[in-house]
Amino acid sequence: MNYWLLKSEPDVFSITDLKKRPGQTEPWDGIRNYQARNFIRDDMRSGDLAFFYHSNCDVPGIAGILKVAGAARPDPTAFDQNHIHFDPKSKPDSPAWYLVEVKFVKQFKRIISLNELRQHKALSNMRLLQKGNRLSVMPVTASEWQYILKLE
DNA sequence: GCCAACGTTGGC
DNA sequence: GCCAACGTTGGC
Repeated sequence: MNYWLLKSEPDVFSITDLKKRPGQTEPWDGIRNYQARNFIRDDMRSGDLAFFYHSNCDVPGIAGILKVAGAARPDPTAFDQNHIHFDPKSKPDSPAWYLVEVKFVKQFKRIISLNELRQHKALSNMRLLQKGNRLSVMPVTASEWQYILKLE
């Protein structure tokens, strides 16, 4: 079992949006970064858990938990000329970009803010908190995961 | 809206 | 292969 952190801008897609989706599942599409792609394609397994992180908003932070609900598959939005995430580099016979289906697990009663996470020395090595970090898909260690769960 | 950090692109 | 220019991310 691996743990992850997935970022999304809540104005675009929030944990509340995921909760309201039919079946509470959604394809996590639009990832266009190779490091993030490699995590999704090569390391994510169905059943893995991830923090749902709200970025680029009033209070950035962890909003809840989701579950990886299937194996990685090519991101179809990359093939669609009319889609905002269209990328001519990606072809159906040699896809550049991948996605996984995600399923809602829980919404935290409050946002565990980025600012709060920074207060905890136990989390100082967390990838999210490193300077210049911009990855939208990143691993979380088991100890970081357990520690953050207790903060809710 | 600003801007630091970082990834990508493309000329050479 | 180098690197300047450019675009994007995302906190503030």
